[in-house]
Amino acid sequence: MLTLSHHNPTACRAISDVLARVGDKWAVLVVELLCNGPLRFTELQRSIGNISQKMLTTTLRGLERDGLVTRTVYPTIPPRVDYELTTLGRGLHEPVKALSDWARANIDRINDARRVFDAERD
Amino acid sequence: MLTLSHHNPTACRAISDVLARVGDKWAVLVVELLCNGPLRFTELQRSIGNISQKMLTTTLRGLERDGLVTRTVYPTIPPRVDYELTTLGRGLHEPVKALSDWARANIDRINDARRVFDAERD
DNA sequence: CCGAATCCCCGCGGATACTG
DNA sequence: CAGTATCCGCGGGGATTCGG
Repeated sequence: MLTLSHHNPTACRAISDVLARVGDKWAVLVVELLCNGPLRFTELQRSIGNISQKMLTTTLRGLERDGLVTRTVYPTIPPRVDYELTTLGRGLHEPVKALSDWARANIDRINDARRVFDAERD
Repeated sequence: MLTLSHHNPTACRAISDVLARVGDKWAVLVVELLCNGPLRFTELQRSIGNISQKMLTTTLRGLERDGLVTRTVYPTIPPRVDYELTTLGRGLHEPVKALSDWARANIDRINDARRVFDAERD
């Protein structure tokens, strides 16, 4: 079994985990949104637009579990819950931005390649 | 609907596509392997270890479609097919490496956070 | 307002068998 | 060797309902 870090199995699985998280569309959107400061559940949901409550909850739990996001409950009525990026979460944003910058810079080439490929495939 | 690039819907979807590709475990492994030069189908399959033919084919087709990998068929008997990273593919490797470097550097913190979270959750 | 719980569907991905 | 074709199980994720 090949590994990402010079054949270290444990590190490999760990890195795959992080990459999978970045590959998760919703998780990236949430991190991006929280960059400008904390938001509450409903604000996140409205901002994203078409995410189900279930998926937003699942995404936030995952980010919280990995120590990327903090969850703060205010025992008011009605209840209020704020989500905020941790230092770790803000650190993750940097390489993610590098990747999305690369995507923006090369998306035309990728789309061209797709058109050519699809055209040749009759 | 929120978008990643200052509310440009088209670019947003495109970036999500690229992130999804990076989130694809097999795709990243293949790109990593092809960094050292071209490989044929069976070499890739043996190197990765436990990937099915179906998934390797699907992964390679996807990478080829996006212009990240070239597919070269030698009409010999038995047939031989080489896969090689394009310039675009090699370019992708750089931000991906930045991300995996971040993962390696912070995996301990993430694992600690997970243990704490799982412990508190009885 | 912020979820947890339940039902349900569809597509990913493995296993297997067959071609050029 | 390098695929394609087919069947199939399981889990991701939407819709809906209920609780604190």
